[in-house]
Amino acid sequence: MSTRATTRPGGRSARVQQSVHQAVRELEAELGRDALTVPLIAARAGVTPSTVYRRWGDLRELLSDVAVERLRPDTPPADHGSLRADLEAWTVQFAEEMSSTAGRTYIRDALVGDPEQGNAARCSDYAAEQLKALGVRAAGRGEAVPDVETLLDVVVAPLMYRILFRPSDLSAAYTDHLVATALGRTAPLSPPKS
Amino acid sequence: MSTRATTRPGGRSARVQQSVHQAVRELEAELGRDALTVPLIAARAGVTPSTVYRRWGDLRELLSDVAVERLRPDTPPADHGSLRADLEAWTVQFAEEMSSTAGRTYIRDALVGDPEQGNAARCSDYAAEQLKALGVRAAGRGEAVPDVETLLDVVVAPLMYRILFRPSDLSAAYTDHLVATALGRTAPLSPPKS
DNA sequence: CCGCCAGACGCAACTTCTTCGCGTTAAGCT
DNA sequence: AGCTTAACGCGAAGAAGTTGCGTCTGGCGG
Repeated sequence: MSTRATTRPGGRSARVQQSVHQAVRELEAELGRDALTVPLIAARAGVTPSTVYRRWGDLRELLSDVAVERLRPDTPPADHGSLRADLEAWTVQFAEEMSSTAGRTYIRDALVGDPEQGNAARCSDYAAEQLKALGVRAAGRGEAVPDVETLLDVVVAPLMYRILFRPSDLSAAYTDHLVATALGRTAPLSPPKS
Repeated sequence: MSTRATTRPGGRSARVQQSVHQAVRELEAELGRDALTVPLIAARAGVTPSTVYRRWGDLRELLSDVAVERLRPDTPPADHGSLRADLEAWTVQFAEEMSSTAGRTYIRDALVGDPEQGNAARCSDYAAEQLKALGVRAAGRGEAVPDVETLLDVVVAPLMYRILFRPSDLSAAYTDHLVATALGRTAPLSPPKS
């Protein structure tokens, strides 16, 4: 967990955390996220509400923790033989996952639930790790690889900005444009809108 | 307001909205944002809590509306004689305001309070308007101006991404780097962290 | 200018959530 | 195995959120 220092990671505490997280996922699937309440989750998890309040503080922090887990990539990025192909595929998948209704909700939950922003930083670390893996693989092929910081600035940040602040358009042409820019503007496509 | 269609913009409704917004600002300054509750705000505004709930739905949406108002730029960007100087000054000010504790709180409130994301879009529109004004002025001087979309991608998005997801570093060197990149990489400064 | 209509508000009762103190359980450690 | 203490369960008290109904007022047509 992130919002509190877990001093006792084993035994009952771990079981409680797991059952509560599972209860959140189940109830979210059954009733929708807006219907979630702490007493409801606690009942499903077989726990008293006060336990949830004491461990997580409030519903937002709990949802933030669960959201970060769901945003964690489960597999390393696919290998398509070249940095460009790998980065394009990763960007498309990233954009699709994050711009979906569920993805946007998870991002916003992760962002807002943690006062210390540790969960938000974790989201960024996930993307950085994936990009790092792409870079290492490309370097192994002898390709020149852009800095991870640069990729975050040029690819991830614009995508996230649009997802969070401009719910309108995330076309494939736009993601292609971002990747092309990141790889040294080999494709001179101008920004899509104007 | 954004979250509901205001069918009666005049008279009592307008007074209620104004007094509620003012109560939020006052109580936030006096007690801190975490101490705000709907009954408290309603009492200060001279209104019953049910009125607030009916008009705004819940505390988050109300805070979202207030946050957007506070994020609205009150003055057009200052004129420093050249696009580069204007953009640098604007970016520095933008970064300072948005990365402050209060600024981050307003951004997150604006982001999360409105299910339709209309308030988030408004934030982006504010930045776009400012950048547009810069561009128009530069064009009047005969300067070549980058597209507003490009500026959002290259300057605003990376700043916002760092503010939201990476609470660590927002150095002056970094903002300079972003502006230089936007204006055709006249300054070959590499990203700060690498 | 007057009266009608409808949206918005106040009030109050009700439900649900949230907090807190206290006793109990069980992990971790020696 | 015994001790210490963080973590949990329970229950009560307080606060927040919800809803129905009557009243008020701004907007609109006559």
